[in-house]
Amino acid sequence: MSLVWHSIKLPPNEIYLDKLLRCGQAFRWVKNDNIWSSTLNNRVVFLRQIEDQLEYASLTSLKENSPKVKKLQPKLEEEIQDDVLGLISDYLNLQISIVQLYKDWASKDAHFAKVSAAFAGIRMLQQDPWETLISFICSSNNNVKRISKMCHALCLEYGDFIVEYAGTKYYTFPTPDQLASRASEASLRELGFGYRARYVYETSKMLADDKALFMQLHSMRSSNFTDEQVHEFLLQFKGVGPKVADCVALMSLNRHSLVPIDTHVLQFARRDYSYKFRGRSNATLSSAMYVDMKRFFVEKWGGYAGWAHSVLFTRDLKLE
DNA sequence: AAAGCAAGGTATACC
DNA sequence: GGTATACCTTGCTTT
Repeated sequence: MSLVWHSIKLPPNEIYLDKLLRCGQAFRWVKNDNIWSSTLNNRVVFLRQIEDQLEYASLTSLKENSPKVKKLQPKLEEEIQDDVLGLISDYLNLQISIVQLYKDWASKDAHFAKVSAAFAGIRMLQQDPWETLISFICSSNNNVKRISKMCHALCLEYGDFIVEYAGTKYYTFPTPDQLASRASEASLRELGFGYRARYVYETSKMLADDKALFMQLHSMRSSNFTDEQVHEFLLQFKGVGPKVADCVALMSLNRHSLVPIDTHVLQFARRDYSYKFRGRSNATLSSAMYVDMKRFFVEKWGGYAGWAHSVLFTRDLKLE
């Protein structure tokens, strides 16, 4: 089984995989032999960059690629590849150019102008809302390494096997039904989820038991809802507070201006922007201060403040 | 080698 | 409205 590569012309300052796929937006991308891979829906996606080319390939289960299906629909293979391009374009948000956004942020913000050059190509992914919700419930008081480990464990234990390639077995991210029926709080604790086991299980159960709620979660991408409505909607899930709600809204529900305030943002707001809340430097982050700091960055960066935040967040992570 | 500590916070109990 | 505390685990840093 060999990969069939396709190419998109896209310079590294529009997308830089080596940082983007490790900067804590998504937790299931792995790099092997210079190729990044993960699964989207029930498909394995491979990505690599060579100069100005972003290349992609994909594999899926034999079931979908069966000779019977191919025979009935000769064009299927081509159509599948079109789908893959669409899938990847959506996931990577390729309809939005970040080069112009970087210039815009740099013109408004001297600090951004000074430090962003070394962090070019950090864009916002548009991920699956359900996976993003669970992933960021796992992120509380946690680190990227363990969050990744937990997300992989969910797929391995409760997802479906897709295909094996180059010695790696790929699994889907489990659906709410799968998680609610196959997992339990106890089994999740055994997998090392700690106190987040209950949150993950209860959120799965809520969405498995209420299909309308699951549909509603996905419908939150619609511009019919305000950022505030999306934020409030997400707070109903166990283990979701203001920060996680903003992450899910920004990274999976098109809420480009939301800036999730976490320990890193708190740090660089004070260190690099002399941010002070009502003239005082409070030690802990109150809800009033949370809201105020979000407003501070939206006023500074504008409608894509959440995207700008991701650049500085990546810088603060100190990858490598 | 053992202890200490921080890691993309949230829920809960109190004032 | 606002602030203090417990909470699981892991990997890295400090003794």
